[in-house]
Amino acid sequence: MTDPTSPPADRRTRKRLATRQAISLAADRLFRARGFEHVTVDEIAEAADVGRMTVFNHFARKEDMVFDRDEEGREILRDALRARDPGVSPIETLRRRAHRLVAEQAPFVRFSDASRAFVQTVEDSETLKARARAIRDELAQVVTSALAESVGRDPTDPDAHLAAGLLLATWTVAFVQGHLTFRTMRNPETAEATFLALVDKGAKGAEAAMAGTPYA
Amino acid sequence: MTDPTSPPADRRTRKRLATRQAISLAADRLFRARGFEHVTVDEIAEAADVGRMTVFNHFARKEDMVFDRDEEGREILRDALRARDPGVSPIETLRRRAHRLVAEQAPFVRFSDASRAFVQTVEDSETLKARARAIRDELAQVVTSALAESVGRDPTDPDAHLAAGLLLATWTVAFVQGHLTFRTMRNPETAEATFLALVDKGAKGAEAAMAGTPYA
DNA sequence: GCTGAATGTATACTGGGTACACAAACACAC
DNA sequence: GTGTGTTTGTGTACCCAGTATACATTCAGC
Repeated sequence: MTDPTSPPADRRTRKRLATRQAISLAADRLFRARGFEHVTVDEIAEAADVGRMTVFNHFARKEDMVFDRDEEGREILRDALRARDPGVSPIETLRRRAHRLVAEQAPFVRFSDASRAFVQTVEDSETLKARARAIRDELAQVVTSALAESVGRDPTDPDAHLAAGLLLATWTVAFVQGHLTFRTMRNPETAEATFLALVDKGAKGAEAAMAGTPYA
Repeated sequence: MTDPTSPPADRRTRKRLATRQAISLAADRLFRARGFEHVTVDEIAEAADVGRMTVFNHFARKEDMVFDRDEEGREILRDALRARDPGVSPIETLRRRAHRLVAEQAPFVRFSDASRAFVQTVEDSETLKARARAIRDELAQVVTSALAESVGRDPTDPDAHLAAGLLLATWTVAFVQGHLTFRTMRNPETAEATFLALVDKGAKGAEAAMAGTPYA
């Protein structure tokens, strides 16, 4: 049995992933040390000991070296709604998943010094903030489709768009406020409490907004 | 009495505004004809008969030639909450203002062929969409501060952030869906109805989310 | 080994944005 | 009028992300 997380037997693929990781590690180290905006792609290539074009081979944009796990977030949201209990509303389903993610210490809702540094890196760069906003919009689109599908409506349903917009707004604010709380309190539990309290409030609002629709 | 909208007496200022408008007009014409991404700043400078640096003198970024009225939007939001009737909740106050803006045919919520073309230009450009998202975040910040101030809370109040996030999400979705409706129906009244219906739903949700706080 | 596809790389280019230095136009004083 | 300091316009030179392209290398599969 091969561990699915171990390098694949294929040598070409192994080398490819090694190169990618070398670039990612070099970039991370440089970004942390000097900040995203003050590192050039040439320097990353130099530090990773590859050619400049190789960097763009693995990461289409410089920002992708920071946000290289956004697909996981999309998958979490899709997965949460895929096999939903029909007795529980889609909005409530997502609220419970948020609680479960916190309980499971999932990477995206873990409040630690590492995540604090990550958030700080993003906060310090206009380019990274722009990318974060774009990812947020992509997530909203995913939630819109998943919501509509889970109740058998068309993915262009305006109510699905509104519900997804309200939920994404909620999670974004909860995420940011959770990290602000962690920064001042230095206490993961307090940060989680802030995060979940806001998620619950937002879910309550979304349920009320969607009253009379299948989403609530 | 000098009309405040007429050119100021100061010749220097008059010339400055004339140059700015020449650039803005030239840019608008080129963007509409070929799309934002397929026009270079050099071409705009050429068309406006000014130097390249002069363009950047008036518009810090290329996108600013498209979004040159974002300050008005901020002012509308600040103004709506500034002298609020204490008997009406801040969220309800903003909901009513949205209705009033539609009734007054305010530029930001008017559904016409011109606005349709504008929305299309933005939709076709990743750069412009990124700027639109950034402006949305700036508006959320304005609403956060205005909300907190209108109820005498600190501008860092997490509830204010959540309320503002919910409202901005609502208006964004309503704006987009309103324009989608206009594109298919070619009827401003139907588009306005879509817009206002979503604004009302979102407001209802925001009130529910903020139950027990001064914002609702 | 042969062959074709991935992968890595150098070179050259496009275009937005910045730094800086300088010239012209102008308001305001005298 | 004549200076004088400031605003505005402008050219030059630069930085850096991102693209196109052509070429070399490495590997998998036959």
